Amino acid sequence: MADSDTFIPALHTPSALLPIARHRDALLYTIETNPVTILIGPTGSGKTTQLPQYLEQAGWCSDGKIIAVTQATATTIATRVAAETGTSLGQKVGYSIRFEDVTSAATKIKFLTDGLLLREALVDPLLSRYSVIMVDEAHERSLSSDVLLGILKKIRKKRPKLRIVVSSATLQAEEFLRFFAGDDAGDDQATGSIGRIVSIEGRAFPVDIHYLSEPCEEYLERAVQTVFDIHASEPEGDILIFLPGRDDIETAIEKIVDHIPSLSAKADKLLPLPLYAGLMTEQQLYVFEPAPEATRKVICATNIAEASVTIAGITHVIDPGYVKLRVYNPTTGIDTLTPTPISRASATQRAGRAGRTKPGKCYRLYTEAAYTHTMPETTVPDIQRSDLAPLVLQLKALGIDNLARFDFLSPPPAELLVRALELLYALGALDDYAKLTKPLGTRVAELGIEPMLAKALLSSPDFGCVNEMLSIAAMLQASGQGSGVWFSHDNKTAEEKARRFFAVEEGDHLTLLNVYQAFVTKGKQEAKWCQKHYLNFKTLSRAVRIRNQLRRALERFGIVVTDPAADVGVLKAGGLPIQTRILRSLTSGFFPHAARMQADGTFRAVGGQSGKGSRGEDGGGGAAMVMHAHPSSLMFNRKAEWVVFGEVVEMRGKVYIREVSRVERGWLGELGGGYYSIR
DNA sequence: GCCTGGACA
Repeated sequence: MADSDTFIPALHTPSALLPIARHRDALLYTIETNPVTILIGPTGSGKTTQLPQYLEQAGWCSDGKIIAVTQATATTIATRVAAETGTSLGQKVGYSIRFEDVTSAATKIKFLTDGLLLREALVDPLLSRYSVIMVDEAHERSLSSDVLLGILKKIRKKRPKLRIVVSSATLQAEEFLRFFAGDDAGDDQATGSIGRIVSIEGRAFPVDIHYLSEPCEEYLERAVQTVFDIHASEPEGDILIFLPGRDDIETAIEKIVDHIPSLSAKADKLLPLPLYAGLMTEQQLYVFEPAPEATRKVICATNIAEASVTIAGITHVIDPGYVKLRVYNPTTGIDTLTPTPISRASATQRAGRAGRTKPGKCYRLYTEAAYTHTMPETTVPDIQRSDLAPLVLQLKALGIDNLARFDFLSPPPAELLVRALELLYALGALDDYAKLTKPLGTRVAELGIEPMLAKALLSSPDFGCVNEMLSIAAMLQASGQGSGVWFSHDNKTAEEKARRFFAVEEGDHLTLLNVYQAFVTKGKQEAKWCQKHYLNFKTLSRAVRIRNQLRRALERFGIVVTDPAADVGVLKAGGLPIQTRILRSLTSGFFPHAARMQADGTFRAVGGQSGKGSRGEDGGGGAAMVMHAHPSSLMFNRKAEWVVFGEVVEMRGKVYIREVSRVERGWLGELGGGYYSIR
């Protein structure tokens, strides 16, 4: 990802001058003679853009096979490589991402996301179209790239001619090689014959690292002070501060603004700017614009600036040493989002951001002793701290039934796998032998949305609300990852008013449906209308596309999707109101996420049995966790009794539920498939 | 009284 340089075409170097050019022949020889090549190539080495071209020139596509490169920014890289080869995009060089397949019969080099390549393995288990598969930035250890490596290791045994290239940071290269080599009973001798590690130099400038001599308690205060110290004594060049989240960013900016009047009138100006995923696009673009004359930019960013987004002109990095990490607790089923000390690998990556255009400096707001002795070498990979239900589904769909024997790069804790299996069993997606049920389990896997939501959607024909559930599912899938349905705004009252405009008494799901229907009807699919209502145009457009994809999937399953029913609120002849039918359909998927409101307005989870004997209605006798409706939920300071919810997140010691809707107590027993003993 | 970051026929 670091190679993408998305917003700074001026930095592109003629390809012949890139460091990798020197290694061309050696690299091709290594790949020719080794099934697996681990490529250590830092930012700016040209590995992602050049290596696929070398391979193509060397004849790796001559027998009709093609080269795959998995990359998070497939679009950008493909565009650049197509330009370099002087061909138009989708011809020799193409890309494939979720909603766009820009490839053709002529395509020889295909950039795609690792998730998509995994999807292809469902249809073509040996990925036989490809002669070389390059897994780029594998050290980032995303769920899907970890699974992909496991699958590739299996495939390699059946396809000796396949070549695998794994690009990695220095720290993890040995681990990747050991993984591919360590076959039967950890045979270290095999390492040499399976693969090689090749290292190419980057194009980065040196970065001076400064540590604190004493640990500091107020990193925010200290970061702001450091900004002004730099500004007073260092030559021109922009500053990048890594902060854990949005509120820290906003506070930091306020503090900087407060201090600005203390600068002398003759001094250069300071321009603090925020950068995080939830910002509106236009606001995000400010950080890429050159600062005005005699002004120094101070970019206060989340981890988005560590690898995903590159900003030109940064010469000073301030690193307080924290990141917000999502960790799933398999015992409680709760995700926690906590500021956590970063790893040394992460610290190195952050420092490197100061040396992209000229020599730079990095100020670490921790001691060298902390760096050496207390910070972990690498971050715990996703696979060891996530809800694994989606992963289990995917592996089962690929025919890997014995998860205990699957070759994981880093095996997940058993509790995580057990929890995932229990949930999928409760939903009816797995049978007593932990095999995918037919048709439900295979369909849940194929939909590729989170399992509870998939179950709710697949149940919707029984309740006569397929159309509505399609829209709700699309809205839920489209939001998240920083891009919410609504924008948060400085003007809180206006924001609240905008939310209330679409509010539906029954809860967040019907409210989302309401927003979706308003967006697509009355010809309102436009940015202006969204702006007026504080809605995120990008998220809603995405929802429309996701809905189409889901609808096509349902049609493949033979589920009839009729034309959208009339407005919400219309009674179906002789049946229940549409709202009730939707809520019942939701309950049939989200029953494991049920809660009851207490007199004080907080919620308690309703304990399910999940194979361990039935529990009562209020959490099985134990002290149930106190949960709060998330402030973004409609149920925040509203009355309800029984509810289902989408997710639970713990932040700052408080547990929040999001996407909350009212249900009836009896439905949990009726639709919960025996999960609850309540009637 | 609020969500780190990616992504899926």
